[in-house]
Amino acid sequence: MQIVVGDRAPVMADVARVAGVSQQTVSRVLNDRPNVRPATRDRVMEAIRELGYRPNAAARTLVTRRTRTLGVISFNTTLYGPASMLYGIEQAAKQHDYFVTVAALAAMDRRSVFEAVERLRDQAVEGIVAIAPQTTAVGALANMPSDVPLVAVGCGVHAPLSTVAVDNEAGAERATSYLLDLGHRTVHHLAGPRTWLDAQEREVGWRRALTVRGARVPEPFKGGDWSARTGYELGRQIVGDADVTAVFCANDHLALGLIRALQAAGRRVPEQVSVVGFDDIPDAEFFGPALTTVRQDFDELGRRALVALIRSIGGGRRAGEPVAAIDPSLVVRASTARPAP
Amino acid sequence: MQIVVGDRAPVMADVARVAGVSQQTVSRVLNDRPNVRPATRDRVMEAIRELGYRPNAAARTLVTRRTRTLGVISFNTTLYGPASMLYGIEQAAKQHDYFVTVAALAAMDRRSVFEAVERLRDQAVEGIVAIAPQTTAVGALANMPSDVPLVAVGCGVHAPLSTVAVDNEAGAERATSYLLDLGHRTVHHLAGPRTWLDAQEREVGWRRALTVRGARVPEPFKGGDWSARTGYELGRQIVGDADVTAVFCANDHLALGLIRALQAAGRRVPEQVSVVGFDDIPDAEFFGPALTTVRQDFDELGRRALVALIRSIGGGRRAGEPVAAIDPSLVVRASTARPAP
DNA sequence: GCGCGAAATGTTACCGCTAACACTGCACCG
DNA sequence: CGGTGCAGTGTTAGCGGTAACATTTCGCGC
Repeated sequence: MQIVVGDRAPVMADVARVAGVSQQTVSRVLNDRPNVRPATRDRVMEAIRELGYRPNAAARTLVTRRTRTLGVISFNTTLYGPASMLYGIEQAAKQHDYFVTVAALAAMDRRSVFEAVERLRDQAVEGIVAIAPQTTAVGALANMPSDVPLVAVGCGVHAPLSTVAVDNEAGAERATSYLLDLGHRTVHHLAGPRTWLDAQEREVGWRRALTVRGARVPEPFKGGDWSARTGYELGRQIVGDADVTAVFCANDHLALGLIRALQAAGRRVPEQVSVVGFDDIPDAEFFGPALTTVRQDFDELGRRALVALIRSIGGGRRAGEPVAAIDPSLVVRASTARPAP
Repeated sequence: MQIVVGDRAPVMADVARVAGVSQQTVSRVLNDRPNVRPATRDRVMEAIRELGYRPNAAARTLVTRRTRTLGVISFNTTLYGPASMLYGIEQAAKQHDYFVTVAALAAMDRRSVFEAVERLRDQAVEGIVAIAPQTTAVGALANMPSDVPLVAVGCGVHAPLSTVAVDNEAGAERATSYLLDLGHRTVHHLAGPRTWLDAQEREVGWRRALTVRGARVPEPFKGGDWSARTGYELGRQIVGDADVTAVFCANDHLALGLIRALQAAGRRVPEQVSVVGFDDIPDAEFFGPALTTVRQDFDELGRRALVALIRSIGGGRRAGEPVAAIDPSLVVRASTARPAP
């Protein structure tokens, strides 16, 4: 029930008048300050309700210098991972009473990153979460002269920034070891775009697992993006090679494309070739065959990033923060099996 | 290069002092007002650069009463559709020089919707885009007493709100007709959650296509969500029925689950059963078999919603706006074929 | 009944910006 | 050569809050 006083939304002074107190007392009530008599507080609350009063955020920000707003920079919110992180971030922000504004990157170059940060700073965000797992973006962010606290999420534990990330290397190592355990002599790798830190780290993990076990390290197949299409195209190179009995893919979409390419060429999964993905997107369980993959909890990742950011706003620190790595788990399904004898 | 004057970020007065003009002249330069001599403008610009001055958004908002901020309410940004729309919205907002803040819904009930709107109003957004295609959400939004312009996107052309949507009925009708054209006697339907308008409209379109062609209208299979898992579970009911030769699914994920269930039961797709999806998610082409589906351009949807909203902010109108429906197209791939003779 | 300190409330001065109006100086006019 | 008009600039008064300080009210001991 909003009663408009004189054609304009009610302000604190209106509330004060109705409640018969000073403006300052209204402010005290609104901010839960002590030294307000309960009876007075009640009168003020009543007046607020009666008038449908709503504090003016801009005025408050002007004097307190706090916007309670955080920015999220994201390259492609369309991907399952980034979208989930955004969701987790927003959830956590709500709990901590922050607003979230998003800035999508037009492209992945330095300039776009710079512009996005500028855009957010124009809006006076108190901190920024970057969902920007590409090396170029990370580099740009790290070199950004800015007094705004910044946390990068899901972009590799080795970034020169405060980061919250899944331990990609551990996940990749686990997946690769699992395939070796099944009896495969070696494991091939269908890599993600080399500009993404996650892709790089997964490759490192894969390579290490092979090295540790003394297996041959074949040349990885490198894709330009994370899509099923790319998986399919690289898969067509792979099908020719009868040597390949196990492939660790940098994500689930690539794995899907690969499986399709293998099947199109008459190679059976997992009987002739085992395939492992990464991410555990909701569909992965229903690929044909159900995909063995490395699960990461994007939601949790987003939440943790936000908590880290808020802590850093309080503390005022920035780069070089301790890194929080979440340990991913291997989910074994039907796309992997012992190699044919 | 930010030079801090006396420990505080520079303000307009600092710029004025450095440029040797009044504060008002600085304001004029910043807002592209006429009647400033070019030489003066240059001096001011130089001072701005020198000081690293950045206008204070809160102060400006306080006096202009404009936040240049739009709110987006979204239930589950994790789904491909909503995530893409959000992306499109942000792109368009950037072009129109608006900020976008998001409010994810905790649950899909009236209260959550109400809270999200309140949250956005607290932040003084100038308009709201709701990506909330559920009937309950639409109902809640339509009844929300609020002076903030609101546009709902992707939530069915029949909503009592300004909407921008894909013509679900037309898409469903097209898919169903196509299957009938192939020679199927009838087409079964794997429906989406009945609380979503999109699901309802797709069912209506399917039903109409059958009716128009005089085909039998079988009872649709109804799912509780849009996931592949649900598609799989409903699929297990379907596999028993040898009568089923063609199924139109309310989205691609359901179709994936269904295909898996069919194949698990030894029924071949498309030889024994044809399957059609809806959305054309990027993976759809690489399902086994590649999925015939109805493509909708989520990105474009988001963009159009934003443009509609901005127009409505300018005009000041609200509900009952003309509806903009985008026509979806059928993409024929390998999951559909003539029925076995 | 009075003085005293703490609790409750009011007053005043900004926060950084823009709108409205006031003031310059100069070209142009009769 | 004094008015007139207008481009260019400065001055003043808020926008709606909060912080800091000033003031009043109240409970309580003597």
